[in-house]
Amino acid sequence: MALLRGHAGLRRIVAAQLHDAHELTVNEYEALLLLDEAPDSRMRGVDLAAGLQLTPSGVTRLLDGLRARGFIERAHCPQDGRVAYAVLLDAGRAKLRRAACSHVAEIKALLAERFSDQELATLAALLSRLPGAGCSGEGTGGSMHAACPQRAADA
Amino acid sequence: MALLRGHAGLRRIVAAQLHDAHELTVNEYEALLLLDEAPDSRMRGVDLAAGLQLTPSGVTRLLDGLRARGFIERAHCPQDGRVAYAVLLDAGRAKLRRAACSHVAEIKALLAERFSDQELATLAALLSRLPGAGCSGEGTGGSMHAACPQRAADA
DNA sequence: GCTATCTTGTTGACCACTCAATGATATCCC
DNA sequence: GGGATATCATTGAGTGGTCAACAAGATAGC
Repeated sequence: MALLRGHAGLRRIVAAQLHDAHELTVNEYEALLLLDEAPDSRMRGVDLAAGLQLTPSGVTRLLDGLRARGFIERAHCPQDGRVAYAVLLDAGRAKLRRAACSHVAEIKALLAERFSDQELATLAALLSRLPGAGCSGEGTGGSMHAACPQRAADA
Repeated sequence: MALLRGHAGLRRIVAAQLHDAHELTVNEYEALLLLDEAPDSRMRGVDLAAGLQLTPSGVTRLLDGLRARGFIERAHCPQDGRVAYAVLLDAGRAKLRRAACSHVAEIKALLAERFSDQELATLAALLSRLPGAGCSGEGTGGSMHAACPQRAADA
């Protein structure tokens, strides 16, 4: 029951740290992460929306911001005129590398001061059963978000 | 790690249900809940802010909305001209009763379909260690948010 | 080939919240 | 008493997201 409230505080702290230190939203950070893991460092907006649990319009605005700051660029798909790829640029990758370092450290510190390793494992196992908990760790490889190699709906 | 993402989905679902069925925000719901549990059904804005993990301005706006709909009223504190109590009205209490029913059922259903009772207990025990996880269940009584009997800082 | 339907992305209006600044009142200390 | 400081609430501006409506392209049925 106190799940909602408890987590809100954690998210707030992490968001504040990420924002102050790197001028990034949590969703912006995770978007960069998803793009970095995706083949060709590019994803369709709709897949990004699924991965981030965001509405399409939310993705549009998020990508607007990332593009304005030079972290990504937009690319049209030659086979499908509707899709607009988001492509991770070098600047974006560099930003991600820098942010990931302190971001991961911050979270680890926050959790380590409250839980033992075993408790953390238990927690992770349980929480991964929640809806939309695609394991977005730091080095997975992106196994489940249909990362659009070249027009996935072509067959 | 996937903690953040996993929880976001849950919160979204609950928020949507609460909004569609009762025209209430999660924070509005919890504000009514806190007021209902508080002595005299009234709280100071600052205590509400602490309980809801919200900024003072957020509380002001939230209370504006609740007052406009007749769920609460504002009352001045005779001993301290700065504080503006939020007082739960009958309409607000009725709203809370109605919403609590389906809200609690919804959450229970969501969790029950994914976790066993024991897992839930484990989860709750762990998560209650997170910052700001004051156990805001359904019948606690409000033990820790300094519910302002009559001007708490008077002594 | 043409129309109907589905997908993808964008836009406008809005919402809940934040931060920074402000006003008003209380408290402390001399 | 009177000034410095702290506390409580509100306001204005800005942000990150939603929903509803829409435009444009892809697909399917016939």
